[in-house]
Amino acid sequence: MKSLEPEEEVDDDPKVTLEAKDLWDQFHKLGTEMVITKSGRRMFPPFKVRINGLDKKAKYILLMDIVAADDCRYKFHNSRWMVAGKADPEMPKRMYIHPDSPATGEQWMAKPVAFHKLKLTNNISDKHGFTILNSMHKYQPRVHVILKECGDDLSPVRAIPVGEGTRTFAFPETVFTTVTAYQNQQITRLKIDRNPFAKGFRDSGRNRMGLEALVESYAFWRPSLRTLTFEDIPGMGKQGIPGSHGGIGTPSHLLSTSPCSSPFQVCPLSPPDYACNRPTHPLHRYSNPPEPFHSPRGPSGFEGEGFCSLTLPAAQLGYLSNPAPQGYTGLRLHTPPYSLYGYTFPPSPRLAASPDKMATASHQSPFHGSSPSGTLTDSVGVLSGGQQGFLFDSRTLGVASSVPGGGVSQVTAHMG
Amino acid sequence: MKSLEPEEEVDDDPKVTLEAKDLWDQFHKLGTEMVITKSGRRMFPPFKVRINGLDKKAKYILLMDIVAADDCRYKFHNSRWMVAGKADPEMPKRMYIHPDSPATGEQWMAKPVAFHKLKLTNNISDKHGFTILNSMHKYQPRVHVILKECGDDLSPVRAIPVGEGTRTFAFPETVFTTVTAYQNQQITRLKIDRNPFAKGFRDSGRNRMGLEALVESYAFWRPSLRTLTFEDIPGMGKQGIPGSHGGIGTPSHLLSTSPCSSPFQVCPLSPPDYACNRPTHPLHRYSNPPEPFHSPRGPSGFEGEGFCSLTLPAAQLGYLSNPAPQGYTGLRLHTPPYSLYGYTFPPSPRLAASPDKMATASHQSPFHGSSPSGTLTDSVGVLSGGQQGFLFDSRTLGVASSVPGGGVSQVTAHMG
DNA sequence: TAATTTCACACCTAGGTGTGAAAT
DNA sequence: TAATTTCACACCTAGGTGTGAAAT
Repeated sequence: MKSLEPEEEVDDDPKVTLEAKDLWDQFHKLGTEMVITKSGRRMFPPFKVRINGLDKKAKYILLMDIVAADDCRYKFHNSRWMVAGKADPEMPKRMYIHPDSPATGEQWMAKPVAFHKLKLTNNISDKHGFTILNSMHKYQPRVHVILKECGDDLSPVRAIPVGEGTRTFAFPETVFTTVTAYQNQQITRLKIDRNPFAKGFRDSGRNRMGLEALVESYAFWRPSLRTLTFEDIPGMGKQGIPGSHGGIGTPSHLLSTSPCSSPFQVCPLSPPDYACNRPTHPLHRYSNPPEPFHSPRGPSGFEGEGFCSLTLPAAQLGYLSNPAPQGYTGLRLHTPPYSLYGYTFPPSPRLAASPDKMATASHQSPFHGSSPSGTLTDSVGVLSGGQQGFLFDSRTLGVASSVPGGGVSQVTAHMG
Repeated sequence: MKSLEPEEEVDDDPKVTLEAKDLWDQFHKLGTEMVITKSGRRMFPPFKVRINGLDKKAKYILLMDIVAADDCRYKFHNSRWMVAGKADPEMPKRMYIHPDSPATGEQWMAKPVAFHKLKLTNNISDKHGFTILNSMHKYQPRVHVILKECGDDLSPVRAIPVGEGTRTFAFPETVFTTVTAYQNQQITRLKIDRNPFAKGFRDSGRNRMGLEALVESYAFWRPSLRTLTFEDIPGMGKQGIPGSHGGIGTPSHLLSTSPCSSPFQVCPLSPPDYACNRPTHPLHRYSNPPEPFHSPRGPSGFEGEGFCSLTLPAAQLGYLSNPAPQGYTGLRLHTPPYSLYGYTFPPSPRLAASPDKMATASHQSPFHGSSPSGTLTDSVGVLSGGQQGFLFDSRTLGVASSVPGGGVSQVTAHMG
């Protein structure tokens, strides 16, 4: 009885690893920036994961979303990212469901799963289904592996169950700051060097580095007298400055000394009360492995204020030294419920200062127009394989075909 | 009781119309050719349909397949398509499922449904999921609208029911002959003129037409002494030659006088026993409208021989004069059961003459390698909308997110 | 042989890059 | 003002065309 509880998935223990981790690390060391545009922009590097440990025969849905990494707004000043205030109101959250969903564990495990078609935008009235983000904010991409038990008590109109059967993975090296134009020239250089679509901007000489870029490169050697921006953060109380490790691979020059922690920080694998974190509730309960450490809830007086916090469970802090890229991130979230496509939301103060944007946002009622994909709440569907949608055996589909020899073959069902 | 039988779908009466019918007609008049290549080739014009009459709330799967239009092999000789013998063995049949499947009727009806990503190939060991066809054969594209009643007695491992809930549509003006290189120069010209990807071959002068093409254009004026190729067809008995109408738009110069009927033929909208057809069994029972005429079964002695036959119900014969493009085609089929991706099949005589092809075919066991999409027999899935996979409200998905204010919002279900 | 198929190719469409001036 | 955002643009990748010589 005990070992046969319905929640137990014997052959279902997903492991997710990040592809191109080396490249992500290169960006991460510099402080990854992602351009967001009105018309939508892909991420670079592309977010791609490899999955193992799935039940071959079970069906899974793979989702990606991008959540705020903290509660801050940033600016790039004096070759450094600094906190520029409290975060703007959250954009309506959108989940990007991998177009192959749902598929069997075997199918997901066969090759790396790419989410490269996800596009980022700052257009609050986007109608393409792109992921809407605030510029100059820090975000964490995540991937969700959701077991789809169709035919159980899951009806087409019921939600997919939470908890067991839903696993979430986040890789700290994929955290990025949104920009409308690159701030750090080293990021620009790395993007140009590694993104095939930017090949046109590559120097053939390749060694060119202007004085400015050189200065920026070594900016972290210059002792900065004032690196705190507490003044910019209403209600911000002083906190301890995280220790600087300065080891190889540690982007110490990018360490903001504000209480906003960042994935760039490498905290020692020691007690959970290290300085860079404020206690927070983990977003997900992880069925496996067990949550590495549990953060108690912080003082309620801080809630809703301009604090930035990020919980980094010990399990994921070894990514710089440990090649195992699997991360279990508990992020402090401040997201309203994810919205339907076109969900309305209160305008941010920044938008209020931009009459044009406001006009655009209010004119376009999100529930007008033809957005046929906006109301799908069920998730029964079909794997689209490659360029073709998918192949079906007509015996499975039950599409009848007659045979030249005579008889009409109408096989209504077949299963091995 | 009578009017509430479970088979009756009160709000479910699909009407499917062909997009760009004018363009299809232009090609059809000349005798549409489609290039097939090893690496896969799209169709032009693109196969695109508009759908009406679906139950807004019900879920449907849209499929496309391409079936042999007759039992003949063709050759293009003296500016005419002629029967060159009995058809080669059928290629393994593949269904192209529209990548948005399944989706609600509302979603399918919102905009034309394009199948442009379907690719044609003559590569019998194709691993991309392309549709494999024999060159120099005549084919009919079809679209299937399949009602997906998930949550009913349909379990994830059961086949989709045949009959009520499955509707098939075929447009005779989309029939085409496969080629590896265009035969009719007028077809080449029309492709170049209308396909944006062939713009590089357009004459700016636009009026250039060589003597050869001119001759070909008017080839049908030349009385041909011998247009029959009965000798090429084993066991072929003489049949009546269909009356030539010679009206505008009637491609009389392409009318093969062989018993192989062709959609090019325009038969008078009169009795069902017009000359160009041999009786055949219709492939599908159409729930609506009722099958316009029922063909009795032909003499069994003819079955399996090299005859070409095509049933064209009266309802679809008006397409040249009647703008209503909806066709209900009953095709005589001679297809083995549709195969799984990579299904093995006996080599054709033509292949046997090509050692290379045989080697390729036999080396690559279709069930080896990573073809994760090859074993999907269930069809629960997700609509992929636009460039993004799809948007989900996390409340629907049940992916938990915590809120900055404090509480964890875990809405497990919501339906309007 | 004559018909058919293959292949590298030039020339397109479609769309993903950062640029740098202009607008906000 | 100074910071940020927008836009047309050149320059790429990716891939869909028919061509015409070569191979089959």
